[in-house]
Amino acid sequence: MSGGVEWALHCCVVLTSVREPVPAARLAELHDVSPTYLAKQLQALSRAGLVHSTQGKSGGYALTRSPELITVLEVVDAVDGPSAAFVCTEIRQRGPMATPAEACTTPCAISRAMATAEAARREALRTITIADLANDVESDYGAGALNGIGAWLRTTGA
Amino acid sequence: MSGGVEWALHCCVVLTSVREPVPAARLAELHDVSPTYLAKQLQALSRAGLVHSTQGKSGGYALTRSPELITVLEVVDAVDGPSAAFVCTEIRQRGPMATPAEACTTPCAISRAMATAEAARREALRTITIADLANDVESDYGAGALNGIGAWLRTTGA
DNA sequence: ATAGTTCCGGATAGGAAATGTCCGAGTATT
DNA sequence: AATACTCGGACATTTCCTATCCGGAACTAT
Repeated sequence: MSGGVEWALHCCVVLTSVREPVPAARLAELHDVSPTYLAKQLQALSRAGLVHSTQGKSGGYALTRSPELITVLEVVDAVDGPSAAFVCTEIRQRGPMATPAEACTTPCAISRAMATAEAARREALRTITIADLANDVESDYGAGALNGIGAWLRTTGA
Repeated sequence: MSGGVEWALHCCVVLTSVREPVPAARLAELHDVSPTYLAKQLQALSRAGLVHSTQGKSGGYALTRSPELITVLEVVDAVDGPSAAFVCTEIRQRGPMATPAEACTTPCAISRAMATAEAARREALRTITIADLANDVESDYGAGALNGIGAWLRTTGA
C-alpha cells in the first residue's frame, strides 16, 4: 500500500478541528513531511470530492462533508486508486493444459478467494469513519488535543 | 501484492493431484511462465516448509502436508513475506505539535484502523485451504480435471 | 486593477522493490 | 565412480513508488 495514505488520513483527522481552509504547506509543516508530495495527495482527495479546495489568499483545503460521512475506505481509494491489490493473470488459459476460453466465464477459484479476502478488508475500512479516528485521538491524548492542533493551524505561518 | 503469489497458489493446487515430486521446470511449462522466476517462488514455499524439495534425478517439489492443512494465508506469507501492507511512520511524533514519545505506548488510531482491516483480510485467507481451492476447480471444470493435469505432470517432459 | 497567495497539472530525477536470469552445490540414478 | 538432473542462492533488468520542480490558472485582499 502507498505510504501517502497515512499522510492523507492524518490530514483528514486534523481538518476536523477547523472550519476555515488550511493551506497544504501548513499541513506539511505540521506533520514535518515533504510539502510538494503532500500537495499531490491532497489533490487526489480533492479530485475524489472528499475535500474542497479554495484558491487565492486565505485559501486551502477543508473537508466537504461531516467527518461521520467520510469513511477510511474512501480516503484509501482516493490516494491509492481503486485498483485491486491482486490481479489475476488468467494463467489457467495458458500452457499445454490450458482451459478453453469459453469455459472461463467466471473468475478462477484463486481469483475468487483473493476477491473475498480483499472485500473483507474493504468492508472493515468502510465501517470506520474519520469521526471515529478523531474520537480515538481524543480518547488517547485527552479531550481538546485536536482543538490545540486546530488553533495552531489557524495561526499564520511562523 | 506480488504477482508470484498467483503462480505459487496454482502450483499448490495442481500438486494436490500427484504424490511424486514434480520439477520446477515442469510446473513452469504447465503454466507457461518463466521457469527461473517460478523456481524462486517455489524456493520460498520450501523455506516456509509448505513443500518438500528432493534433489537429483527424478527430484522436484511435493506438498509436505495434506491440502486441508495448508491455508492460503500461509502461501501468501511465504511468497510475499509476512510484512504488513501498511507501515506506520509515526508522524504523530514529528513536527511542532508532536506528541511526546512517552505518550506513544500504543499504536496511533490510524495504525489501529489499518491493522484491523489487515487482520480481517488475513482471517479470510486463513479460512481457505488448498483443498478448498482444488475442490472449487473440480466443481468449475468437472470432476477429474485435476487428475488430467496430474497425469500430464507425471509424464516425462516433451 | 494590481499584487500576492494558493491550488492544479504535467514533466522530471532518484531509489526501492519486484521481475527475470544465470551459474554453482548437491543428490539419485546408471 | 561417473553422469545427468535437480535445487539453491547470487546477479542484472525493469517497473513502480517517492519526491521534486516549474509554469499556469484562479481567487482574495489591498
